[in-house]
Amino acid sequence: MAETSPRPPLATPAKSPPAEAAAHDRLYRVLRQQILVGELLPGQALTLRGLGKQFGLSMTPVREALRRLVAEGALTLSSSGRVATPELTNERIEELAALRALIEPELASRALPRAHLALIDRLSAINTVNAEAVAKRDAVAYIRTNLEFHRTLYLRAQAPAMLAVLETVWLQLGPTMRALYEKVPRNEPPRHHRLILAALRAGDEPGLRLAIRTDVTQGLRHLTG
Amino acid sequence: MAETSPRPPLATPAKSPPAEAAAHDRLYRVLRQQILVGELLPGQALTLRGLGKQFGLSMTPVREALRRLVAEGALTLSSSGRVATPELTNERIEELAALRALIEPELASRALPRAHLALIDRLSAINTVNAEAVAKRDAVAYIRTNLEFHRTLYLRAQAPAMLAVLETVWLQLGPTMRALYEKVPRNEPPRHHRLILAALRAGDEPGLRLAIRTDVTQGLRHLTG
DNA sequence: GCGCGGCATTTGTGATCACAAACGCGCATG
DNA sequence: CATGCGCGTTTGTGATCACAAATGCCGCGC
Repeated sequence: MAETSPRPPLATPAKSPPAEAAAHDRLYRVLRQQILVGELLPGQALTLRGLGKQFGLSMTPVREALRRLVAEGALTLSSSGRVATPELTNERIEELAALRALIEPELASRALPRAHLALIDRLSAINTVNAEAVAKRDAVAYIRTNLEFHRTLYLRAQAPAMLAVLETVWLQLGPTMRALYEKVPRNEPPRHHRLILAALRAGDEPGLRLAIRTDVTQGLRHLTG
Repeated sequence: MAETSPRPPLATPAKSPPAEAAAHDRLYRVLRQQILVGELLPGQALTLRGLGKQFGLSMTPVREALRRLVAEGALTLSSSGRVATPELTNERIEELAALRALIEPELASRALPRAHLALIDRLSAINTVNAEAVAKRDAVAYIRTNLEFHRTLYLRAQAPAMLAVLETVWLQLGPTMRALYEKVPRNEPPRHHRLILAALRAGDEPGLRLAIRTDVTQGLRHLTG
């Protein structure tokens, strides 16, 4: 089923001109994105041979990609070595939400001095697409544009290490966010994003911190209830 | 050459009764601890075959251990796939210090209600050992006991996810902390630890947050200067 | 004496195999 | 009809090999 080609004995077959990353790295990126935006539900199992067949790879690079995702908390490892998307307890969700509430206002604050109009316009555009996803009840598109909104802002903070840590938190929440949406579809576009944009325009740092914190904690409120 | 024994055709030979983790996991733990407490200086290179020979393993488990550490930021990956301990820029150090300053007061605050006398005594004892490390100019022992002091407190917060994120920050700073100590040996035992203990005893939450934050930021002040 | 080109070596990547443990499904039994 | 037990299958782990790229070192030429 996975054999799209007769599998010649070459080691790295599909090597065209363009810059091509290592196979394990490509697989890592694909899976990471899927988990991040909630394409996988919590508890979904992933097997080495299964993914290997699916992507035309042997077990070695698959194992590396999975190990990396496990290390980042994007996947969990059962005692027998099986990997699956995490099924978070309410306590863990609260912790991860608290981490978001700690880190994201700081990143927003650092981005504020560099947030000129072009950036705010981009954020506004992303927000529009996000509203469309809400209208279409498209969970994945909703999560993706929501994260894109935040990440676009935080990129301006010029703080790659903080952003990297934050993204591992997002990764851990990915499948759970999707499951949340399945249960309680958003009926309204993110109301707090408008507050964020207003605070950015006004250069209001305390207001921005508050708006971010509210947006983050309120989004995950339904879960712990 | 790595054959310390005639290598019988068994896959997992040394399997005695005791609970034994996978080989790649054991190697991961050893390296992680070494990096965490500063046994490795920044820029130190690690090779698959080198570590494999050193620990009597093939490349496969070594690769997994290294990949995991890279994913946690404990090691960096050069463009050609070489792994080495990170050489942090001042900006990155500042970011990681800021993350510590955000997360650690929160963990301390959550631990405060559960910090009874036995815990404070344990912390005090660790602090004593830490002072000895300072007297002996033992960089590794200093870093190890310092982290143990903080971790012992934070374990009481019952927040494993937050602690895990914090430890990845510590990991990234490990080699740099060691290098810092080489340049500027601590001439005094950690003065802020006494403030932390006092705030714990008094149940003074704002004072505890401040003491933790000060301890964290001041320890890394020498670097960014 | 200095720089540079080429080759031997080192090193990471991926495929494949052998093995043991875990899993699960079906059958036999009470 | 319910409940274990057992075996075939699936799955992770680690070793080994083939290969290509990067490294670095030595010697040749200027």
